[in-house]
Amino acid sequence: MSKFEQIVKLSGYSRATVSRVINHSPHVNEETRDKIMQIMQQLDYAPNRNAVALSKGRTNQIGIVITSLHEIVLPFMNHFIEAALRYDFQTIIYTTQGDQAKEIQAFEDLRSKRVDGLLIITCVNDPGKLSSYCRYGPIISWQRMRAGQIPSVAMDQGEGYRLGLEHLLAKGITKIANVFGRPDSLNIQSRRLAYESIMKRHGLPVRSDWYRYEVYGMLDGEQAWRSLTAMEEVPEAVLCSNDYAAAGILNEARRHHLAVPEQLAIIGFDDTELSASLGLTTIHNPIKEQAWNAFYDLWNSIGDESVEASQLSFRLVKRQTT
Amino acid sequence: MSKFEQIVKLSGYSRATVSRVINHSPHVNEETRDKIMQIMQQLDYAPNRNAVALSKGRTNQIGIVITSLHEIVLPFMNHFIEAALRYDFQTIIYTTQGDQAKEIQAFEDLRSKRVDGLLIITCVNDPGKLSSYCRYGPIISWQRMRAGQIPSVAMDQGEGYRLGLEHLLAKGITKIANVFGRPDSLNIQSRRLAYESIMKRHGLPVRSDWYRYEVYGMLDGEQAWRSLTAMEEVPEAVLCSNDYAAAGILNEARRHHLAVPEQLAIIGFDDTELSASLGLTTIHNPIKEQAWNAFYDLWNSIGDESVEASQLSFRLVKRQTT
DNA sequence: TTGTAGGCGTTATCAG
DNA sequence: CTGATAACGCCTACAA
Repeated sequence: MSKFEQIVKLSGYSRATVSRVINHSPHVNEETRDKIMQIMQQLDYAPNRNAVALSKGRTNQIGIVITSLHEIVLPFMNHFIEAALRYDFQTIIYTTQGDQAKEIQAFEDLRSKRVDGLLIITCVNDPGKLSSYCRYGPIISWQRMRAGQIPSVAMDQGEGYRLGLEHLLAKGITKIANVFGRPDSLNIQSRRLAYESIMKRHGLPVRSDWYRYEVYGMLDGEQAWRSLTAMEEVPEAVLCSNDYAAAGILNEARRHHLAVPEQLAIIGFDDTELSASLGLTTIHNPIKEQAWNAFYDLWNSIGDESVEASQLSFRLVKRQTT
Repeated sequence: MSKFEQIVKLSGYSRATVSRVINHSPHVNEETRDKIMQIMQQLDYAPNRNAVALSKGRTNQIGIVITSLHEIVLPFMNHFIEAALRYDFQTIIYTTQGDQAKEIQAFEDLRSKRVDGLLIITCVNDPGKLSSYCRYGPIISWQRMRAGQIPSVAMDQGEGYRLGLEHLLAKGITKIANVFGRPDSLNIQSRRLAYESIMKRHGLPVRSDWYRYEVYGMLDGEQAWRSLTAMEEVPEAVLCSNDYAAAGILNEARRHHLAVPEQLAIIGFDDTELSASLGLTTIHNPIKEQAWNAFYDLWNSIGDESVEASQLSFRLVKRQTT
C-alpha cells in the first residue's frame, strides 16, 4: 500500500481530502488539515511525481537541446534555467554531440510527454523536420531559424554589428577586419551584409580578404590576429564574433606592443564579464532577457497565464579598446 | 480514450498483447505484431513516459547537482551524460547557484521518484544532512566527501601533486610556489599536505608565503603570477590548481619575457585540451573514467546487472613547461 | 501465444 | 467542507 493510501486509512478521511491537504487547497477544515499533516510527517510522505504528472498531464519539465555544453552558451542556459525554476519548472538537458538521432530523442520525449516543452539552443537536424514536432508541444529556439519554421527569440546580430561599425567610422577608422564564427550561420550572413552595405554606402572598400572564420575562443582570436598581421596591409580595427575572440586579439596585440586603441581598435560582442574585466569595447547582447523571453514563450503555451515578452535591442558599450 | 486504448480496440487484441508489442516481447505472433504495429503507425502512437514510469517504478532519469554550470566541470559532465545515455538514462541538471534550499529540491526529487539516482558535482549543504537522503535512492559524488557520508568517485589529488613535485625536485628545482582553488576543500588540504611533507622530507623550506588561493581561471592565474613576482624572492616553479590557471601564468610570464621552463617551470593539472595545445606539462586526471565510474556506481544500485568500476590513478604528462 | 484482472499513486468531477 | 468514483496510460502476474 502506498503511503498515500496509508494516510487515507490512518486519518480516516478520503483520498480527496488527503489530496486537498497535499495541494494546499483552502477548502479543508483546519483541524482536518492538521491531523493529516501530522500523519504525513510521521510517515515521511513525499508525493510521487510520476503519478502526479500522469494525472495532471503535465511534468513541469522542459528539455534543452544542445550539441554540447560549451562556455559560450552557459550564460543563456543559466538564465533560462533560473527563469524556469521561478515557475516551478525543471530543465532536462539533451546534449546531442551533433548526432541527429540523439537529437531526435529529445523531440520524441516531447511526444512522450516527458517534457512539457523544448528549448533549442543548437540543433543539427533539418529545422523543417523538427518543426513537425511542434504539434506535440511548444518549442522555442535560440538559434536563429528561417521564417515559418520554429519560433525563435534570437535577434538579428547584424543590428548590433551596425552599431560597432558606425562607431568606428565615426572615429575615422576605415580599415576594418571581421572575425566570424560559424561560416554558414544566419547571424554571420547578417553581419557580413551589415558590414558590406555600410562600407559601400560610405564609398569604402569591402575587405573580404580580412574576413576570418571559425573564431570562437581566445586562442582562435590570437591566431586570427597573427594571420591578419601576416597580410600585406594590416587592419586598424577588428570587429569580433564574441568577447573571447576579442580578448585573444587584445592579448596578441599587446604581446607585440601594439597600442590599443591607437594602432588597433577592437570591438567584442556580447558584453560578457570578460569584456568588462578587460575593458573591451563591445556590443551589449541582452542574453538574459532573451532567455526569459524564451521561457515566457513556452510558458504562454503551457500555462494558463500569459506573460508579455519584452522587446530587445543591442547597445554599444564603449570602453578602452576604441 | 488514450491511443493505447484505441490500438486495443482497433486491433481486437488485449492490452497485454499491445503492451508486449510496444516492449518488443518475443512472445508475440509475427502477424499479430505486424497488425498492431501498423495501427500504431497510423495513430502516430508514442508511449506516455509518465505512465510507464509510474507503472515500472522507475524514470530512467538521473539528477546532477551542481552550483553553477562552469567550464571546469564540463568535461566530467559531458562524459557522465554520455555514459548515462548509453544505458538509456537521461540526465536532469540541478543548478543551485549555491542556494541550499534549491539544492535540497534535487534531493526531494529523488524522494519523489522523479529521478532514479543523483550525482553530486558540487554541493553546498552539509553532507551529513544530504546523506540522510541516501535511503531514497543511490547517490554518488564527484566532490570529495569525508568517509562515512556519501560515496564518492573523487581521487586524492595529493597523489597527483606528488608526481609533479617529485618531477621538479628531480630537476633540481626547489623554489616552488603553489596556486590553489577553493581554500577549504579536501583536495587542497591533500595538496598542501603533499607539498609540505615532501619538502620537509627533503630538508627544504616550506614556502607558505607563496601559497595563492581562489585561483581558478586564466585571469586568476595571470593575477597570481603578478602577485608572486611582487615578492622579495620569486619562485622558480609553480604547481597549479588546474590547466587554466597554469595557462594564465604562462601567458603572464611570456609577457614579461621570462624563459619557460629555464627561469620558470609550470605544471598544470587535469591534462585538458588546453594544456595539450599550449604544451603545458601537467598531471593527467582520468576525468572520463571517473565519470563512467560514477555512473556505474549508480547503475549498480538501480539496475540488475552489475558493472565493475575501474581503478584509477594520476600520471605526469611532461611537455615543454618543465 | 494470448487474455484477464489488478495495480502504480494521484487528481478531478461530481454529488452531498 | 467532505466523500465516491472514475480517470490518467501503461505494466505484470497469473491463467488459459
